[in-house]
Amino acid sequence: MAKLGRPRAKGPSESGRSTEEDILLAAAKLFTEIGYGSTSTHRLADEAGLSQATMYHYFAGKKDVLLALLLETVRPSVTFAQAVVPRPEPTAARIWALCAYDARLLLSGRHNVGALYLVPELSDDHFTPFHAERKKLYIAYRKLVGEALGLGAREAHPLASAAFGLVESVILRRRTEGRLPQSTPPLIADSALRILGLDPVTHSAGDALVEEIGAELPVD
Amino acid sequence: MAKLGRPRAKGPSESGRSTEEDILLAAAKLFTEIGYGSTSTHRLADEAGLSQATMYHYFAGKKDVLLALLLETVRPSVTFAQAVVPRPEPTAARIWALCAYDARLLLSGRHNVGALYLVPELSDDHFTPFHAERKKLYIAYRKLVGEALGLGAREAHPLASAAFGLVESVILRRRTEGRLPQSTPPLIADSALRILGLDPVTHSAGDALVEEIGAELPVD
DNA sequence: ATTATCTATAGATCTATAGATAATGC
DNA sequence: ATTATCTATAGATCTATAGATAATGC
Repeated sequence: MAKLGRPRAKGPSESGRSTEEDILLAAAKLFTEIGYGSTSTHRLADEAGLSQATMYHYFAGKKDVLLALLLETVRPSVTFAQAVVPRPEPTAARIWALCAYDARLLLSGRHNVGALYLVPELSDDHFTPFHAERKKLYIAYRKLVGEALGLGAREAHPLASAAFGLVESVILRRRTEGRLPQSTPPLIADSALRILGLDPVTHSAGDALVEEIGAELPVD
Repeated sequence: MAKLGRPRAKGPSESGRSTEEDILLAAAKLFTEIGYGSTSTHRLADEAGLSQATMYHYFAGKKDVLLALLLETVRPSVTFAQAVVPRPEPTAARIWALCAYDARLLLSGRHNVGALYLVPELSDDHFTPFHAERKKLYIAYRKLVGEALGLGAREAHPLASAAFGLVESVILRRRTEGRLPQSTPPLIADSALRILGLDPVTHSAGDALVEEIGAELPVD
């Protein structure tokens, strides 16, 4: 299974990942650590183990790398959210599971990729596919909150938005506090229910639901 | 009261602000709209109505501009926080006031300057003065939460941190949702009390406290 | 022949400094 | 004389493309 094409000058990728994945991983590191705008294509390619020009074989530019990274980052949340909405469990349990899952996801991984949601360059039209995905996620929150409180989408909005914000606040906290304890996701999920005025869900029941839905999801 | 020094090529600042303030306002706009790393010193000076070189008369570089902007942004919160901690009102009311004040501040102003807290470049040692200020703010939250729950700093931490995160989540929300309604700060303050398991405070009482402390603060 | 990579580079910035200049102040 | 600004520019990037090259596949 030797590789096609001219070999890399710096030696082959030892990671076993594809070149595209090498680039995305390098982007996750550099965009979060030194900033999107401050990362040059040269530095990015270098981190991925390639020459600068090679990057253009895979992506039309830095913007495309960021878009691909964002879509990859948000996809698991959207998949989980769309799986949890139609489940038969009590609404509070489903909200708990969604919040805990999302918080855990945002706290996982070597790099704080959620922080890229704040990159100002995302206002560019180029990133509408990402915003569309993220909106699907938010809509799931709003649906569940509306269901729990017996409200329509419009009325549910302020509280759904507060709960969604609470979950995503782990992005800010990870940035300033560094590694957060493993107890954070369930605490965030508990807090979300409190904000909504819902009765608590036991952690064992909530975790069981997270695991059950997680197990059903396609791995990729 | 004519001005000292060579006149600006693009005509005098009509804002009545000092040149330093013109630069900081331009920085608030550009750093939040096109990104810190993507803003060149040329573009920054241009937005402020100056030639690029003139900026170096006031700041040693872009980093210093960002630091000054961050310090200016966080100062009112710290001042309010340190004023609210020793007040005689019930702890829940003081927590409510602090949360509502901070949320309102983060939602005020033309530019979402709170978003700059996420700029990756802040890891640089150059920004320790800012982190020190922000820590004072966090310590006030922790103090009040500890007081309310009868806990020491260590035990209070997870919930204090969650409440602090909830307040700052308006930064993310302003970024994705745009202008948030005026009802957001009191709703955030109510939610913070719920997370902490404290009894609610009436908005009129909470607002009165915010106003009272606000009135005592130095204007600057 | 196809592919993934490379090297080289043109042209466009971008930063930071040197030194000139157009005001006011004394 | 002092000040705030300017113009000009050296040297360092940085982006995107052109074209060469070192593999495998047929």
